[in-house]
Amino acid sequence: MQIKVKIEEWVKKTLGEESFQLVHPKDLKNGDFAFFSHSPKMKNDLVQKLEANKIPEVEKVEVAGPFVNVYLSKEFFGDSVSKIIEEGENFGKTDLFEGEKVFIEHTQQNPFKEFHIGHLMPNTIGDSVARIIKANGAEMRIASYHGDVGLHVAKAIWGKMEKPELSWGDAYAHGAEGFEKNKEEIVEINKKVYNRTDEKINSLYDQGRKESLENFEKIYEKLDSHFDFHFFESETGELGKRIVKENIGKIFEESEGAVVFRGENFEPKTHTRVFLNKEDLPTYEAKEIGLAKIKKEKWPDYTKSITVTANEQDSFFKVVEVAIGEVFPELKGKLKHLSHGMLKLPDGKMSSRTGNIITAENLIDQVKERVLDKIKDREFSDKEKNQISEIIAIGAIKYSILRQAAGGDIVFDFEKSISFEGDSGPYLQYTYVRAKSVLGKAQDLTSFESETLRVEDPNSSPRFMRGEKEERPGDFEIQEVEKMLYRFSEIVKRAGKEYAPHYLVTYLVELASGFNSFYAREKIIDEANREASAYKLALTQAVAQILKNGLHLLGIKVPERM
RNA sequence: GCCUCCGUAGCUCAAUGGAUAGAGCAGCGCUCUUCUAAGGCGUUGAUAUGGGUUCGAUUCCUGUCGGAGGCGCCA
Repeated sequence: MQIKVKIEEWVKKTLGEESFQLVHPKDLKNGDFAFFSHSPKMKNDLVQKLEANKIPEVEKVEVAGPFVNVYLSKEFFGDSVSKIIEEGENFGKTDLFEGEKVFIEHTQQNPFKEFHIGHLMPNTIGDSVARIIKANGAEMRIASYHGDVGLHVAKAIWGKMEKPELSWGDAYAHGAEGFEKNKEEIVEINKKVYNRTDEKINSLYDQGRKESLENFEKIYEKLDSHFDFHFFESETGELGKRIVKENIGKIFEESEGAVVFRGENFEPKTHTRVFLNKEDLPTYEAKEIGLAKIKKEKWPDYTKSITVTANEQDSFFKVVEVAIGEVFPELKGKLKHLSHGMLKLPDGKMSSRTGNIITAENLIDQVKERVLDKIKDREFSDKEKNQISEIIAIGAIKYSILRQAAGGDIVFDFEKSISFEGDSGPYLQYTYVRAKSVLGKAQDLTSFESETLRVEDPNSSPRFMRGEKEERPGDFEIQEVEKMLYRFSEIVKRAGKEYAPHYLVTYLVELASGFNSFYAREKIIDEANREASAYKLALTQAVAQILKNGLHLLGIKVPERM
């Protein structure tokens, strides 16, 4: 059981208080947990009661102004360090979503277009949210939904027919550029893509679609992002259209030649949107209905379906969710739209239509070059250098996306956005590598073999070996780390509850920063004081473990050396 | 015009209605005969604005100003 839950139950049981909010005080000197008490007069009584019924994890309870502060015991910290080491990669997992079956859909990448850096946002965020939800006990299925039909496809095919030497991405840009002047021709191609009556177009289409999807696979592999299902608009369109038609008069209605959903007439109230256009073709809205149906077939008893898209689709999803709930009442309340901001270049929004793009591949390579330059004098093999620089480059990029709350836009400035120092991916990776390096050295020293990582006796901690009042340099840094470590699973829980990876990012930076201060202050391997070293090494191992676990939840790998 | 989201330090971002609003970058000053200096230490610096609710508001309500996105046949 999480210590937070335990403390909550203990306070409730002891005081019979139902409503109080347990928080971590910002300042370490105010203890590990605190709650606000309304009645100043009663506070001393409360403290007496709590003191009298202390659980072993609690050291003391104090009143400070309007707050009651709870201090955890040294045994608790020692135990939690042991627990982290013992549980290893399982440490931090929670049961928040136990029994839930969660569908998550992200990275709706369109074939025939480039995977550019704008697509890194839904991919990085979606992948991390999926990992976090899974760590909170849910069963997950990850899906991607591709727009493999539509005008953009026709534009790309037209571009390719005009200039066969172009790549598909460039062919699309060329087609988009030539659209106004060649509208009829491109619209004609679009129809043929649907009805498959033209041999040449069929073959170009099949080839382009296959090539695109294969390229996506490569980049997903590189990004360590994996999908259980791929859905396509070519399959959701007809299905959605059929379902909409079946419900005309009940849920949908005809209006001005089109079929619409009157969001104003349903709860919660939204607005009208078109589901089938005048030409009787399904719009994006109808396709979502078809997609909902396909998801149900693939995984009939899912309990939640999350769709990650850019925030420009917020109002679209508000309506579509209501419509889907009407069509499939069993899905009501199970749909969740998670929106993220846009990635913009300093000179405006990125668009594959205008060719104003930086591909993800290109960005990774550029960042990788910089990392390679930084490690060129290290004694690693070329192969190792290549692997390390890729891990660091991708870590830096993902970090820059995950560090802030998902809703906000990111103005992407190459120089400023990808950082290797301070609040950055490489900072966390570096801290991990450093910790591992110390642990590696400890193992090499035979004299430490038996003591290494033994923490059965938390009294071996240097901060507990001192006399009662005596201050010792380094105590503060050790406490700072100890007091952060056990909170990891609380953060995982909160990140899961709010679908917000950035809580994890903030936490990991604080932990790393605490560890780095400790590292600078304390000699971890100290042959003159082996007992204390054992505890400090254990602390180091716990930090490394949590950094690794936490970064994994962000979809960021850790190198063993850098 | 209507709807949604946003406004925190020079810049990029945090902050569960709670204690002295945290980081990083940039700036300034230190710190590698010691476990990786992609590090550490110190220092300067912020809640757009007027009301309201509350014991307590960056957070909730409301007015103003400023920004982004969306608003029937694109996705």
